[in-house]
Amino acid sequence: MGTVSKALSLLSNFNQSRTEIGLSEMARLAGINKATAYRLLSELQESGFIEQAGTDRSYRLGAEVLRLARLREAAVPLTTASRGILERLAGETHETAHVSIVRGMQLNALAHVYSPKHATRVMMEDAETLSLHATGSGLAVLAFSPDDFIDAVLARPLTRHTPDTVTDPDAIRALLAPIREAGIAESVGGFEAEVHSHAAPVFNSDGAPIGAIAVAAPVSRVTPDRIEIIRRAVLSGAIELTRAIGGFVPECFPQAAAA
Amino acid sequence: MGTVSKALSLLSNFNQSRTEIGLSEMARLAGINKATAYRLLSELQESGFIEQAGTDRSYRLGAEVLRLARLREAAVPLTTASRGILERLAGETHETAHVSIVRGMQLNALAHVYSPKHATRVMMEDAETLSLHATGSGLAVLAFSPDDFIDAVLARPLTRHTPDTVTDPDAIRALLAPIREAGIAESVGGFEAEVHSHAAPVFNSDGAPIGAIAVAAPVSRVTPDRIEIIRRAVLSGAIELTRAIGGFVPECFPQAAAA
DNA sequence: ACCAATGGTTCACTATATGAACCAACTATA
DNA sequence: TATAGTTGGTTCATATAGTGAACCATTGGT
Repeated sequence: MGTVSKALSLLSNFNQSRTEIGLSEMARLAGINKATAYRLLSELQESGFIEQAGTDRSYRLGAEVLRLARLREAAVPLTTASRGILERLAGETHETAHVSIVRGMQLNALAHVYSPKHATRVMMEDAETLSLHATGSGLAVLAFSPDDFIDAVLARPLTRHTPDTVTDPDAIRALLAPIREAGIAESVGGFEAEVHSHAAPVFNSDGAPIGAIAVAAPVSRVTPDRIEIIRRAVLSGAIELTRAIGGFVPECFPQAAAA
Repeated sequence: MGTVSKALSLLSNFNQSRTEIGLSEMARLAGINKATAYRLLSELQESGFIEQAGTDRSYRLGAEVLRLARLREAAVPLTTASRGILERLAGETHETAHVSIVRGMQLNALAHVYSPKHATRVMMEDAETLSLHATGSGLAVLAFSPDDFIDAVLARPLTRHTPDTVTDPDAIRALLAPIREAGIAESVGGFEAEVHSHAAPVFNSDGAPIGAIAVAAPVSRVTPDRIEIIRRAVLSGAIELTRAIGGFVPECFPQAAAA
């Protein structure tokens, strides 16, 4: 493994519940020698990607990632474009709307908007990692991905997040054809119990899916009349977001709303 | 130079007007061999920090920086905390309010809010690089920095951004004592002509300045009565932002507004 | 048609990275 | 209070990865 990849993989150890990590713990998490971890962390620190904090000198992400995020957004205004569309979806459906982005063989939650209508809502977490096989968003992405990507994803161990999570590769493959037909993926309790989500893929300028936009609701609120509202909102949201970022909706995608 | 630092320095070549860079151009900008650039870029790409775009296969920042920015924000909610305070400042002063963060020996613009009150306003750019010696924000940071940091900054070539930019190290040092007294730095046309800015430092939990909050206005609008409003707003904004991020205002800082 | 640029690749040679062992300081436990 | 175990951090003989001149196919400009 290249040195650069090794250093950057250290950054993957941070998450919402682990925003600060000490040197020894980082070495353990990364499976490398403490001296090696120290040197890699020092270079990341010199470059502004991490900094040391607190009296115990633990490490956390540095401000440089904020700057690069802004420059990334200047190139591909995904977060900016998502904000308005998610607000519209949350408004129309009265449920949680969110966007996630493919990263390797998983999804990363990018943005979410809650509806203020209900006291209970499906909660999202910034930068949360979602499964491709176990979420509506993931299935939406897989349905429009090349076969070799689908094969690679399904060849890996598939986590059973809930008793309802489908983990049989053939059963997952069978789910994909109807999703291609409808443009919409549904997942009921696949990632979190009692959560029913609808998702549609977002495409890049090559017509490849780069993520998905979704509405997630408690199962009890997803009645037949509401489903139709959610599907229409998600489908138009996906097309709108694809176009907002200069993406291209492939011809195989069923377009329920034209621009 | 370490390999990791070299790779990460490639990311510094992206800016608001250069969001996509080809392989050969990146090698030239970085002063390294094209084969080396290719290998480093490949590792950055595998890690999600950059991606290739368009028919010419040029590189741009990848989505991973968005995810890390969110995790950084979870650890140090600087952008989130800044938003409300900047809106208040822009509302009270009817001018552009902004926050910037120290990165090495320069400042990076983090967030800004425009006032809708005037047809003309001081424009800011996301992730813009500002000078420590030539901006109100920079001087605010320097005034409360350790002597060795001040010496290191002033030992480097100081860019004359406008005819009004002060570039004599001794003259700049002389500016710092009154700033320490008042807690506020002013800069008139030091970085951009016709722009008058007031800034105050933002501190971390060790009481060290990590950036500054500022109000920038066209010189013609900064009348004596408005100056007082701006100074008070900037000072209270700096203290509020310091506290919002768990920072500590050092005792040497003149506190115009207590929490 | 020719030239210059691009993105991308190869491999003998060179530079950097590694990690076992060590240190001082701190914390937990008996 | 003494001991053991943990922390962040460091060293340097050894091992591994990185380098870049030269090359390739393709594309674009003249």
